[in-house]
Amino acid sequence: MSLDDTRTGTYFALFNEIGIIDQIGKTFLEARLPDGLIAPHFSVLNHLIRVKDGQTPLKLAEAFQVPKTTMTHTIAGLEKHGLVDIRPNPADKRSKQVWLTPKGQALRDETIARFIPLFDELADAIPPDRIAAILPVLEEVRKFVDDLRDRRN
Amino acid sequence: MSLDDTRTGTYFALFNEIGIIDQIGKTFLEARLPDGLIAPHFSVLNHLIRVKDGQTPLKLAEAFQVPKTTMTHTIAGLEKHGLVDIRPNPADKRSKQVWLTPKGQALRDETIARFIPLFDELADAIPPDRIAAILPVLEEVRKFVDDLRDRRN
DNA sequence: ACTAGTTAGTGCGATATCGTACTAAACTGG
DNA sequence: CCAGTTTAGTACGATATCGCACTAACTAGT
Repeated sequence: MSLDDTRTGTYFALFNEIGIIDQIGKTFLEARLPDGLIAPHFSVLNHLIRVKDGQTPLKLAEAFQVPKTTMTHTIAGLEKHGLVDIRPNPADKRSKQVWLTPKGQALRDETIARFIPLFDELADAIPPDRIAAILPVLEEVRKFVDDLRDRRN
Repeated sequence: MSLDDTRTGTYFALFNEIGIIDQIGKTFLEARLPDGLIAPHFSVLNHLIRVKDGQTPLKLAEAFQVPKTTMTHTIAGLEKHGLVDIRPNPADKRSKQVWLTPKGQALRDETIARFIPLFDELADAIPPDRIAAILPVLEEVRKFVDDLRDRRN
């Protein structure tokens, strides 16, 4: 059977571990967010800071590999909480731009700060350099599936 | 700012890569599933084969770190498609057991088979041994967050 | 064997996710 | 320019996810 094939088993094991870690990670994150905000809200805030703000909703949808309808909804939630401003895109009247508010900036920083105690514990068990060592491989995997997804899927 | 702290940045980068890979992985998986079935359905089927079937819904909810109401819903979907049987648990009248049907077995195998062409390509870019090399670290991370989640979160 | 507390599952309502179909704006080739 | 096509976003309906509250069954301590 296919999973007895070592190669298939290895790749499936990778996606399996990733799925569980992602699920628990979301739980941790949401425990550190105010009521009414969930993981995708934070992810977008964080992305706007890490990359840059003023991006269009479609760009964001692509960055997170979610349908654009989902991103519309997520952004609307952020706006409702005053964490982003949505402004018309001067370069394209069909389009919009998503800008961070100071409140959005602050919330992202506070949320990260709330992770410090957890990372203290994690650092004892698995030091950052061991994580840093596997990050390049994960990045390669991410890029590979990302490219593949654009072509077919 | 906190992300300029290397340690925090490294851990966040890990969860960031994992989030994106998981998202795309789900897309690939759902493209290989029949209409009406989504990633969680497959994950449960696969778990029942990898670990063992006859497990209770609560066990499954814990294994996937989802609320039990969510698992009830997922299992109901599997049953509706004839992929599992839900039977009373003889050892506990409150409880149930989830058993695979031959159809469920077959669907899981077919779905895995549909990944072979993708894995062929992936193997050219990132051979399985490089994945195997990082799996132990991911397992450690998974176990760590899993344990942590049980205590507080 | 009785009460108090815990556990397994479900019903229900709120919100999230996503596919389909639509509108308006932008692009493209002639 | 202008007709056909593509693109950005939204409206809407279907399903998924999840928290809360509830019932029935089990467990502990006495």
